[in-house]
Amino acid sequence: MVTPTTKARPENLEETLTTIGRAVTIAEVAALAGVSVGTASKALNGRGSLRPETRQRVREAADRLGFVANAAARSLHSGRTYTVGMITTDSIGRFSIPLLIGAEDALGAGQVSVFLCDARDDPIREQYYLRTLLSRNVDGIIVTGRRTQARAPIAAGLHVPVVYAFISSADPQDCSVVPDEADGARRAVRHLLSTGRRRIAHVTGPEHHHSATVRAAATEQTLRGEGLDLAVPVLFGEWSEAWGRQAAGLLLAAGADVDAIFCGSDQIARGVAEALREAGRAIPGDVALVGFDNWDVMVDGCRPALTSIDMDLEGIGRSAAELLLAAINGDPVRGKRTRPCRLVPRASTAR
Amino acid sequence: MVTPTTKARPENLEETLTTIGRAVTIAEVAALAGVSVGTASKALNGRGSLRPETRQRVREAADRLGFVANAAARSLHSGRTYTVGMITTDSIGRFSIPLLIGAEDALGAGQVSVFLCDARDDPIREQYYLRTLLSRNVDGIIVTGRRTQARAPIAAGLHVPVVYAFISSADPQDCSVVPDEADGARRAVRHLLSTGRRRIAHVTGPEHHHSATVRAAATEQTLRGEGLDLAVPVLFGEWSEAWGRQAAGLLLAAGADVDAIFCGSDQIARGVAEALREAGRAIPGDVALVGFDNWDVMVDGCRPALTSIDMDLEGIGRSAAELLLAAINGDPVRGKRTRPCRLVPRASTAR
DNA sequence: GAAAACAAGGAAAACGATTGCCTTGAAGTT
DNA sequence: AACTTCAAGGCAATCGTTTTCCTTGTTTTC
Repeated sequence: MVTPTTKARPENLEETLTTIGRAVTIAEVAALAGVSVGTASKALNGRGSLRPETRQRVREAADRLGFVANAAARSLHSGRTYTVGMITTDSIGRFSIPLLIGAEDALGAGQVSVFLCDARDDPIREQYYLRTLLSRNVDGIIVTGRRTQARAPIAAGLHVPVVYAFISSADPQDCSVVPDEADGARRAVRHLLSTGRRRIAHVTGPEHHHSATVRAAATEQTLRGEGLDLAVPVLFGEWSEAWGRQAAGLLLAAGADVDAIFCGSDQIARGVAEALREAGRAIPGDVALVGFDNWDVMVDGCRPALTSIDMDLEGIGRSAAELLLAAINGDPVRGKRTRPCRLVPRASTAR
Repeated sequence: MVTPTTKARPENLEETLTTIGRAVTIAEVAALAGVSVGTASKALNGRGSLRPETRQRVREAADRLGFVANAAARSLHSGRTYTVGMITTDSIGRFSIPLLIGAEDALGAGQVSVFLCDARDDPIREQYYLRTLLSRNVDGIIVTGRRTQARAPIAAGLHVPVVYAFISSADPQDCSVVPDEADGARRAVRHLLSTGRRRIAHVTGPEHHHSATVRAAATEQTLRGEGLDLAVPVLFGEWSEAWGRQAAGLLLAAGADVDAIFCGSDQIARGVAEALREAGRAIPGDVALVGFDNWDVMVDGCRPALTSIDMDLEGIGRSAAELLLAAINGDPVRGKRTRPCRLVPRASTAR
């Protein structure tokens, strides 16, 4: 003969104290406090007109039971989920993380959680995730990723606010937050000029990549603004160390008279640095070097430590999240916002 | 005189076709198909007994309206949210990303979405996120991050399944999935031995770091199994290129007779490679080199390309997600699981 | 030809929290 | 004493979906 088992929901409410995470409902809190469900809700949300001691009694009951309101039930009623989706179009890479951290920062403070989706550069996956996010009734969506060009809008006629971060939407009516890459290039060039360099070369990524062309154009324009020209035409290649080494080799072989090289990425710069070292050129003595991205492992691993341009990805993520929150609250902002870059001087451009 | 405005929910259901994302309810689908709400639900979920053409009619109506079931309502009823949380205890770094991708992979196929939370090594933030996840009724939680030692369990008595990935829980009853780092070290050593090396050095990270000591111990043990010993005692330092360069300098200065160096990380290996090159030592001619992590930018940037140990982080993430799904479905697995590493041979150990 | 069996689909009760409306009793007003 | 006023808190509708139990007809069976 077994003793009769108790119900799943213990009569003795104290029992729930020992089980964290078991969904405690507001009905149990109300029962413990000796009030109705509605009253308990009002007490916990500071609404309605209740006696202070009643409010307090409910609060205590909630605390003792470890009550946390069921988000699904709440959102069913309010229509809001306090949830946003973040879709990275290309794989989650080095660029997405700071963006994510920045966004999480801005959203987390407002109690909004983030669904992360990695579309891996696959339009099918992207649409799949979009539907998933919509079915979860996210309050908003942040689209990010790296591309050679502005990307097509993720969908037309969405009734959920969307903000593009780092990458921009091809539709100028969409809200995008991107780094001002021309500004970054200008800062690099001005910095080199201010340290007395005049014969500057520019080694960068592929010509079909938007970032490469924008940075190159701004570089040339800034120099022309000072009555100067690039020491040699822009060297377009890839975003790799190998290309940096190769490009440096080309410059050396051509006997180019250069006292500074501005590179389109830290990886390229690091390749250039190695090749120059091995050719016996001193950095920054003979040639000053500036990179782009301010990627810690690259700028620190480089010898000497690499001066670089920081796009403040975290700031972009934060900014995008703030704009998204504004849109959710009925204050949509349209158009592309650019954010300035920052120069981080290190030994590679010391006087 | 204005014409009377139509209601927000158009009488003419076709209108909704033009507005994606506006929450279409199953009631609207049912109305368009000319059935009751319950019937519509059964039709879409393949339950109940319905005439095939009715089922079809409902499906078409749902398609035309772009109906996607409200996840909150569904989860309210089922008690499941098809959602899991992923908490990275240290910042989202290089290690978390492949883990995340792997986990997302295993979960996404099962239609489960991931809430990503970055606790930034702050216990307060961690508990805050834990509460948030619980209030959202996640079906499970993956805890990840890098630490010098096994970490304390995130909470006791949780009724939500938890799986630790990459990092392990100090409680042996918890479910953890970690790389078999000793296996990785063994593979590295055996590979070096198989290419004829006998005088092997080991340069690695800080001695208080669990990974460093485990790898070092396995290295020595494997050598002893072959009747050999390390050419010089383990060199403990930091996980940086600078330390790699410094350690190589020490070895060279001491005139150590070494024909292979196994490094505790790719960054260390790269530093070692640079220092050896500059000292005129050929890789792999004079000294063979093996790294650890198989981090693309490091192994590719290194000259020559670096042989390395891959911990298969994506596989660990996938594995953790699968174990979590199993636990959610009532099949919990306890204890620590280790997963083998993989050697990726490249030029730095070519014969 | 009447009863039973069955297929098809409708009605309504969940799920948990919020909120507008209503009831109750006590205090204040004339 | 009878009325109004107000504080305090209960009741029930609501959100959108699923699911259980009914109610219909229709078909089979003896």
